Amino acid sequence: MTPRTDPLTLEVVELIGTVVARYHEEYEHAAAEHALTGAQARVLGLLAREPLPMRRIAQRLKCEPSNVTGIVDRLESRGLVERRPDPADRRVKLAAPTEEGRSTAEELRAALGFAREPLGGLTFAERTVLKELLRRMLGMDADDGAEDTAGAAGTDPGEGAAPLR
Amino acid sequence: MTPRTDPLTLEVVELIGTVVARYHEEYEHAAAEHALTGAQARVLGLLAREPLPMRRIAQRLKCEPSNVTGIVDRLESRGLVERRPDPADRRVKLAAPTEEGRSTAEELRAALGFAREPLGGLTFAERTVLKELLRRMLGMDADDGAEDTAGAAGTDPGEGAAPLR
DNA sequence: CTGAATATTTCATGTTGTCAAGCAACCGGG
DNA sequence: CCCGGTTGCTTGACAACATGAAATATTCAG
Repeated sequence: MTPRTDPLTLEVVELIGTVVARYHEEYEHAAAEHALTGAQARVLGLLAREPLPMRRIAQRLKCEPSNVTGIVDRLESRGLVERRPDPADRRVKLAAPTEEGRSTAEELRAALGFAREPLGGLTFAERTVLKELLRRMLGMDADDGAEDTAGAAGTDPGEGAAPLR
Repeated sequence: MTPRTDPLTLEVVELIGTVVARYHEEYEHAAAEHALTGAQARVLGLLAREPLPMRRIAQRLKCEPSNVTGIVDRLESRGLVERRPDPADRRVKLAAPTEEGRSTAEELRAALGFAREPLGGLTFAERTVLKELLRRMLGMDADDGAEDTAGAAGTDPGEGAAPLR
């Protein structure tokens, strides 16, 4: 059923591997610019959206909670994050970004040029197609609506939407 | 200039992040099945294609050579890899998979279902489109990818299939 | 109240990563 | 030939990340 040896499929798989590698590089580099490790940047990014209990962070990172303790410790010792008690459950500690942590997270997000940068080379229609293909690859079946084109790759100008680069 | 706020672009960026996360999960899981870490699996995968000097491995992994020493040490102690002298240069040690290492690498490659599995849901035409979009995203403008070994531009070939990290 | 389950931390241990220092081997002049 | 500079690999010290087991505090169900 699955075309394992299909050269086209293999090439796509290879390309995805390259995308993954590139993504990592960018991520680590952006983190390093702020003297953060990849893991620290990831946690800070999570908390910037919303404060979280330690165990939730562990779930997001897919690691043991005991690991998160250390990562948050380091962020806290730099004043980027603080632990607060959860009023609803005294066992729980909520990790939340400080003001400095929030701005660092924002700069970090902004620096994450990958995929935004090269995406500029694609037209609006192409980006739409890419979005759909990725969604299907990930098993998110196209449901959310706002569906128009799909399929029309060649028809150039997405102009109005976002020219860029 | 860059449409940072363009919702379509942001969604694609988000999707790519998800793809990266999924890829990692699959990779680590497949490695763990063989009691290997991600880094070990990556190195073994590299060597399965072709024995390499330590420094080349470091370049592919984008890390310091001293790090590679440890990783290869662990692979060697499990009998998956061996160090051989390079007849052309006695400073160099070539890391090469043993027979067992080769078969482990093969099983590992076969287990890497991600992106092949879900790609089955895409038609041939869709996969072709996806391939092209990814290539352009990566800045490989539509020439063929047949550059492989052949020490391309002197110092930093970097290209190819170096997944992760 | 008692006992099971949950949330976090601490400790021991192993892997990955960096950097600096060291050794062996190659190389290009003199 | 020898000599200094460079290259390839390893070693050592150290930090971060990751797991697992045990300890503590709190919640919750009976």
